[in-house]
Formats: sequence, structure tokens, C-alpha cells
Amino acid sequence: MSDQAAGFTIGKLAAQAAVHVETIRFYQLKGLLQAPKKPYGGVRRYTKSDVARVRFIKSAQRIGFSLDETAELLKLEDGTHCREAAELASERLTDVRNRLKILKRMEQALATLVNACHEKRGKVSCPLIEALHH
Amino acid sequence: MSDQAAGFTIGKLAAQAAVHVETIRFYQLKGLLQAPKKPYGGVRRYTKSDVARVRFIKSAQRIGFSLDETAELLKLEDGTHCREAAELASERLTDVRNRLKILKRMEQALATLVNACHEKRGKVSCPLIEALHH
DNA sequence: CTTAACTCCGTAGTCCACTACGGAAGCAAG
DNA sequence: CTTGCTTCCGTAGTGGACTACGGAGTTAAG
Repeated sequence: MSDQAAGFTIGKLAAQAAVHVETIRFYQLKGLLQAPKKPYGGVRRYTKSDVARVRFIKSAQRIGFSLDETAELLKLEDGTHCREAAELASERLTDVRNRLKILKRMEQALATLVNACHEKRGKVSCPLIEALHH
Repeated sequence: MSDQAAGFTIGKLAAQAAVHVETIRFYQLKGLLQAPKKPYGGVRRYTKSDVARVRFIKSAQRIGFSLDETAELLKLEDGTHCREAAELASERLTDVRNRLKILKRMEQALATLVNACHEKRGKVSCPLIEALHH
């Protein structure tokens, strides 16, 4: 009661991580987040590391990992033994590198097109639209 | 019957565009594609420009546009709205670049971990979450 | 102490981009 | 003409990731 201000309620946690309360509960349901135990007739309290975890999930999700894949990533965070961690990590690494490749291609394509659109002088039709027509 | 070979049936259209028949119908339902009118007691016929349109949709999707966004893009299909099209594309580009940033940090963190595991043994934990605190 | 806001928990609904299903009608090859 | 693939059309289901809802208990502010 003294050295550790009560912590976040689920609502505060959600706000800190910029998600909705339901999302937190959904992650708990899916096993991506541990629900702290509830004091008898009280309310659960969360910590800053829960905030970090939820933010991480959101980041992973934004870059295209499914929640299941994100769960795999989180296993690494939850202190595994070296051998299994290395295995898991290099699987994830391969995965990440594949995604990087795809994303880089998308970036290239988009950048080229946006550029062409700005460069175009007196051209009749839009290079972006042209390109999508192949 | 003379100057224009009958055109594609829905199945041929789908094959030409490398999608399933149901996808064509789904696009029609969503208003991304017009269904040609059906002759009395006959079957719809599609043209090469329908093929082009479906391919356009697929291309747009591959570089990160949702169907809704693609619908927007299709409104600019005549190529005379280059500025708008370029704007839509640069929104996608920004998005893709943000994802790249996160993914690169993740790659770093994972590579570091894999490396660390080859050197020592025992418990390792991955600073993955930390890595994303950018 | 009251009251508004928040928590808890479970079930149900939503959105996206399809995918599956089923029965009737059409068409093409042998 | 028959057989069998296609088309047509609508409704329903899928999977992933939420989002909404409702009723009861809890907590914080005035």
C-alpha cells in the first residue's frame, strides 16, 4: 500500500495502450495477456509492463502479425531457455525478413508511382492508374 | 456475331484475371464491377476491359489498398485525377513506411537474440518489447 | 450518502474479403 | 438427346480481430 501506487485499472491500462477495454479482455481470453488476480470483492490492477505488452501486441499487429504469431513472439519475452528461444527466434526472424521483403517491394512500387505522379509534365494520364492497368 | 467474338463468360473472366468466379460476383455485389446485362434466357458476357478492371483491383490490393480504397481509386480510373490518386497512394506509402520501421527494429532485436543464444547458455530473454519502445 | 462512472463476465454481433452450398436453368460435345 | 460442366442467384459460413450489450457489483467524487 505504500511503495507501489495501486497500479492501473483496466480502463487506465487500455487508455495507456490506446486500445479499448474490450480489447484488453479479448487479449486475456486469447492468452496474450495475463489477468492479474482480483482481490476479494475488488478490482484488478495492472502494471506498466502490462502497458508495454499491450503496446507491443499492437505494434506487431500493425506490421502484419496475427495474434497467434504475436503470441509466439511474446514467448520470447517471457524468458525461455536458450535452445528453444534460439529456435523460436530464428523462425520469427525468417518470418520477419520475409515480411520485410514484401513490404519493401510495396514501398518501392508505391514510391515510384507517387514520384511519377509528381514528375509528370503534360502527360495525359496518371502514371499510377496506368501502372495498375499494367 | 461477326465483329466481336461473344466475349468472356464469368468463368473465363475469372480465369483471365486469376481469381475465382465467386470473387467476381463478390466484386459486383460490392459495386467494384458492373455486371453486364443478361440476354433473355442466356448468360452474361464480359469484355477485356472487365478483365483489366479485375486485374486492376488485384494489383491495387497487392500494394496495400483495401477494397474500399480500391473503389476510390477506380473512380479515378480515367487518369484525369492524378493528384487525388497520388494522394491516396502516398497515404498507403506512409503506412507502409511506418510498418517497415517497426519491422526493422524487430529484425534487429531478433537477430541480436539469436546471436546471444549462440554464445552463452542458460536463460535468455529477448528485448523485443524494449526494442519497440523506439 | 448518493450517484455517476467504471469493472466484471459472458454471449452475441460486426467488418472484411472471401468461400461454400444448393437448386434451377443454360450450353457444348458426343 | 443425353450427360455433364457452367451459370445464376441468394443465403450462409469462415476466420481473424475486435465491438456491443446487459446486468450486477465496485469505486471515486461531491
